Amino acid sequence: MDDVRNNGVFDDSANELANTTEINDLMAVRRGKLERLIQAGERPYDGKTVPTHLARDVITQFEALNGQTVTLAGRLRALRIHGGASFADLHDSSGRIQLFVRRDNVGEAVYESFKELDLGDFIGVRGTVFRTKRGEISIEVESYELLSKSLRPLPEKWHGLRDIEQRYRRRYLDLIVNPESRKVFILRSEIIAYIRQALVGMGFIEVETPMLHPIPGGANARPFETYHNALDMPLYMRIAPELYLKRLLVGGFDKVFEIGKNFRNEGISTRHNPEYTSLEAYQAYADYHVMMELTEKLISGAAKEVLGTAVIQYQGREIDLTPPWPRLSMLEAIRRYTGIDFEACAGREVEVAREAGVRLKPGANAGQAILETFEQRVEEHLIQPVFITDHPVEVSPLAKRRADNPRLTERFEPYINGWEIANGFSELNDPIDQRRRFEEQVRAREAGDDEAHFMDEDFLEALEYGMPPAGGLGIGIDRVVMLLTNSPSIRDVILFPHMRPRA
RNA sequence: GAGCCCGUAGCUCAGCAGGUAGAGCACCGGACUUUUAAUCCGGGUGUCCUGGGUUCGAAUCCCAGCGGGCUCACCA
Repeated sequence: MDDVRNNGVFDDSANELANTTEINDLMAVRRGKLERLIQAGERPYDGKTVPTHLARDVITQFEALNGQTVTLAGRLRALRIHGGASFADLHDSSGRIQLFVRRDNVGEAVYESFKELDLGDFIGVRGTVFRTKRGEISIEVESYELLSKSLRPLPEKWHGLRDIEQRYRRRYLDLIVNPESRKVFILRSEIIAYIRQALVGMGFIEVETPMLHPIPGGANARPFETYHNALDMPLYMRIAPELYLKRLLVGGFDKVFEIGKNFRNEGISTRHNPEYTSLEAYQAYADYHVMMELTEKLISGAAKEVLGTAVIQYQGREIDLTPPWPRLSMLEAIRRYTGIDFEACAGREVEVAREAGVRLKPGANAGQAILETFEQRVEEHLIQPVFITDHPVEVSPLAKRRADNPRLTERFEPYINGWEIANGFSELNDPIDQRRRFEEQVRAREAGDDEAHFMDEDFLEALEYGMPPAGGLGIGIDRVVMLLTNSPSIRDVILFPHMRPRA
């Protein structure tokens, strides 16, 4: 395989690219260098250097390494060529280190070839750690090896890659030249790692449930449809893992969680991507109060873990994530921000909402009127963390009813910066009531609500075997990452956000 | 899906009262043996997003399309 690859594919691929890609002068120069290297017997993609140190090691352990021989590998990002002694910047995953190459040390031939390198080439270098006259810790190169020839010029080092479209489409370039973008994804990784470790530390087990669902469930959303050929049946990309995780409660796992993608066939915006990452966690013998505590603990804990503080800055706004977060019922929140008292006008909710100018779908019920009023009039005010609780039962088909008011549920949604960050409730474990709720959803669907839930007999059957009382929680991980990384768009925290294909 | 804005060199951006397309970095040639956005001398490398239209003449004005951003709608 390797032999086949090395015996002439360079020519083929060069021809291919020449035929299929527009080659500008800058690329032609690099291709010319590549050709000359190959003619000279070099193998520009076969370097074998294995680094002994990272750039950061050399800086942080300078006292110990001074005068020692080290081997590093990375991408060449700057070249300052002088007469007989040149400098270069080598970047690896840990950072930058300066190289110093002197003709008298490496010899005429090596020196000349070094000067022929292009910015973007991957090289391995062996040399001695020292400090320059100007005080910069550097590597005095004894030998170097080309590891991978770069055929395209990188974006400019000083301004980076500003074009938002290019940053998303060619994320690798964004990561190379924009350190702040790189930082966002490192933080994202740390946030998710923290959440995972925290849950495991609390005795949760991590599980994986299907992404392909015969019946999409667990949320109000339009699914992506697909098809399984061998089974000859339609399948849906999951809109939520909820119903499978609850089957695991039935199965005797008391604390489970899943971190993974959900897919929703809906609009794209600065806060919505068709596929996004959620955490869902379920705990038996717990209720929504317990899950609220878990929520504020995980989010504030993540902030403290990765930022060192629970007080964050988001787009010029200070947000204090320190628990406990206030609890505020949805009806009370509406009363506070709009003056509308739905409890005082029970039975006339739809009418009252419409009179207040709230946009409602035709055929909306009381619960939808209340929810719409909240979303259209209250949400935007909820900047500091707050748990909105006690949602109407009509819009919470999987949540347990309040014992003291069966029209409301033991549900919560934390809001931060006006965004719904999570959603949780005491899980409905009464199979009779669950069946009624599904039937209600089916009626809504038949009446034209294409986001209403489907009847899920398989899930009901599981509930009929008995599901322990449990609290459930879903957190929109991307939005948490946006908040903690001060990112204005969800696309800034997703490595490859969805884009239309290039024309 | 609607409204507003954007699309010029590899990158970052000027140019838009219509008159031969510019700068910085990058790149190419030369000088330079401790520079660091190295410096100095010389060189502009382009499908001005695409397609029509107006005009003697369009990067510039008009129309349509494509792609992107923001706001709104739906949603998390």
